[in-house]
Amino acid sequence: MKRINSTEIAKLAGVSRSTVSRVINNYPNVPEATRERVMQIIKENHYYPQLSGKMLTGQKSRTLGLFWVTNSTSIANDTLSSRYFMSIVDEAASKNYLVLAMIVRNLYDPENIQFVRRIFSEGRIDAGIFVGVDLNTPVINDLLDAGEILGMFDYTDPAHHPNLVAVNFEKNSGEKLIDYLYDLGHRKIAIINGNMARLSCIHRNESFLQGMQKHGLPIRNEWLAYAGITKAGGYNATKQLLQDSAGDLPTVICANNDWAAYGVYQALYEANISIGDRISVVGIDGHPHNELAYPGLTSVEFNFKEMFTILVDRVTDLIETGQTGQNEYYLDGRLVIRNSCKKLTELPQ
Amino acid sequence: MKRINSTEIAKLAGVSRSTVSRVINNYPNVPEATRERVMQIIKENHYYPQLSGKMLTGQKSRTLGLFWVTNSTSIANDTLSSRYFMSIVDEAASKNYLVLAMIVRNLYDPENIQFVRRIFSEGRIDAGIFVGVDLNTPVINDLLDAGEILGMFDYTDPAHHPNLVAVNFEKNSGEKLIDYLYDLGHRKIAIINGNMARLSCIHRNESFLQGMQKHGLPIRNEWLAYAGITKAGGYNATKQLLQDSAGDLPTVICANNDWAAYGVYQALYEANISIGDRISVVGIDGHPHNELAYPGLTSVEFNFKEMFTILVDRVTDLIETGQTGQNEYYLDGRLVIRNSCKKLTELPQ
DNA sequence: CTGAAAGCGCTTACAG
DNA sequence: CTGAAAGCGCTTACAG
Repeated sequence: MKRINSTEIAKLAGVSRSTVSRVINNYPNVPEATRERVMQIIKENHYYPQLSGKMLTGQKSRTLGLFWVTNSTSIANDTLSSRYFMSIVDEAASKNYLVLAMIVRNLYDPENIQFVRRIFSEGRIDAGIFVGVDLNTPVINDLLDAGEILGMFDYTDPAHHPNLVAVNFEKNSGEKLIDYLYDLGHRKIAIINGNMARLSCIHRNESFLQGMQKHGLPIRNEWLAYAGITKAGGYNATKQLLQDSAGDLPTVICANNDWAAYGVYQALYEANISIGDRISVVGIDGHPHNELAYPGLTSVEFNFKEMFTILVDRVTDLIETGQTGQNEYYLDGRLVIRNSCKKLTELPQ
Repeated sequence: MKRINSTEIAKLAGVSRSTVSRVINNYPNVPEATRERVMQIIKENHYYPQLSGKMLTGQKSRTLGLFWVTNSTSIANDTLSSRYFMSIVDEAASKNYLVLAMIVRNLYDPENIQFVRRIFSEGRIDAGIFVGVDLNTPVINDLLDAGEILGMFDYTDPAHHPNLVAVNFEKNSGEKLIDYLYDLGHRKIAIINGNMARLSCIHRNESFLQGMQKHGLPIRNEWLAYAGITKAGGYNATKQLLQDSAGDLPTVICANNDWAAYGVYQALYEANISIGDRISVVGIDGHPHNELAYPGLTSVEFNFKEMFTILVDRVTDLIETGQTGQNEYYLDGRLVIRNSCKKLTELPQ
């Protein structure tokens, strides 16, 4: 496809390429009459400067790379944050940025790493937004060391690279839930952790344990499980848990995340244990399905749209000003009470 | 960010830039020893040629623009096809293409049109994939006339532009459903159409009517509604329909699409009409929720992943070879029977 | 087999 | 106010 270029526009408008460029880039030193004449020709010919030409003169691509790290084959069904894809594209658009969307299966695999580095090095993007990254992933540090600008969702950087910004979940969601459950009279509390390579999962776990300690509740080994952030993980962990503690079941199972909580639901259904009545369940995240589930899932819920909006805004700040006010944000969650937890009228033991 | 360029690589390897370029682009006329030495330097320095430089010499960007046309604010919840976003990115990646994802609210709005034209003209993308476009949208023709390569989902081009490829739904889904319902004994059939500006909706409507005619069933005005492809549309249409035909309700409501069918469900719930038992419901599309709905929704279902895979493949064919075997594909749907339709033991009237 | 040179489409000092 | 020229990072005939 041969496209019209600035030389032809210049010819048509009877000016030089310099002037065409000045008009396009809104330089002040162009008389109104000239500007209008040139603009007219530009409009008529649907002329937009080629990005490659502009970039070679040092302009930015105004493109954000969105790296979705997941080994799932169906992003729409399996990662909650993918539902907020549109928030990212919309917020970027409002700042006049485009989004190059990529899926990365394994950030430890050499080919995948090379792919990511290539995208940055080719100059396709001004910054990268990463979702689903384990803590201390080497390529992230390499990119930062190479001077790239990175926006991370649920991540912390011990080295405090100045061009990293992270938007994270509050640290104390677990404790919020334990407090609530304690008030309901629960004392026999089981905890299903998520993927402990993720910042949020570590915090949630610590916070659960802290809540237990605060209320003087013992943490029993057979009531402490490690699943993933998937439904299957929660399902398997619960089956194991029910088996291991058959003689002395907990009165509540705290899932580290809503997806795992749905797995807990499934295992309880199958074991014919009434959710809420016999074993209460809680989650964390704020999955849109929480409301539709039966019974509705009590969860500490986050405003993902807001989180991604902040992330995009701070990343574009970094691109444009080289600095951001704050490098790590921790956003508050809100305890949303539904029907998955019942009050214990008589305290066990 | 200052990146290493081919001049520096050339210097480090003791060759000219030409040779560096030959190595990178796998030219045959480079001795193995030279090739290895240069590759070594390239690897060590994580060098990848700048895209802008390459493009200026006529290379392609190897990027597909994905234009999701929707006025919804939540793509993940509201457009079924957005769930298959990952299929597009994955299939593109397998062909070594990237995906620039964009959301377009209104393809008739001058600003939006300008945006779309800019993306193409800037040379950011080699082709555009459009989802959610009304038939005869002017900008689509303009792009085709300008020589752009377009991949359309659910669209037909009367002008048969050679560089358009479309992947569509089969035309006869409506008739399939009517046949099935007729066999169950249904004679009083209501039809809720979707957005009649869309190819699939037109075909489904025609096919419903054809099925009715084939079986000699009358099409009653009060049982024929026009909704959109949203839950709200189906809901409102059903409420109206129940009101207008209170004295003589249909025994089945055919929704043009699954989203609308969920709206039908809601309206029937609210009216305390048992789905299946008193009024059967069918949809078309194959929404993942169909199985989870209560009762499960009988629907003609499509393999969206396959459809998008074909679309991406044909578009990359067009980019690379300038031709595609076929310009419009119509993919078969499969009648999936669940519990939303009951057999009528005694035929009404 | 390999380097010097031209050229892609821009922007931006520079000179006037 | 405006044009000619340099330069960004590549690739590709061209010449040797």
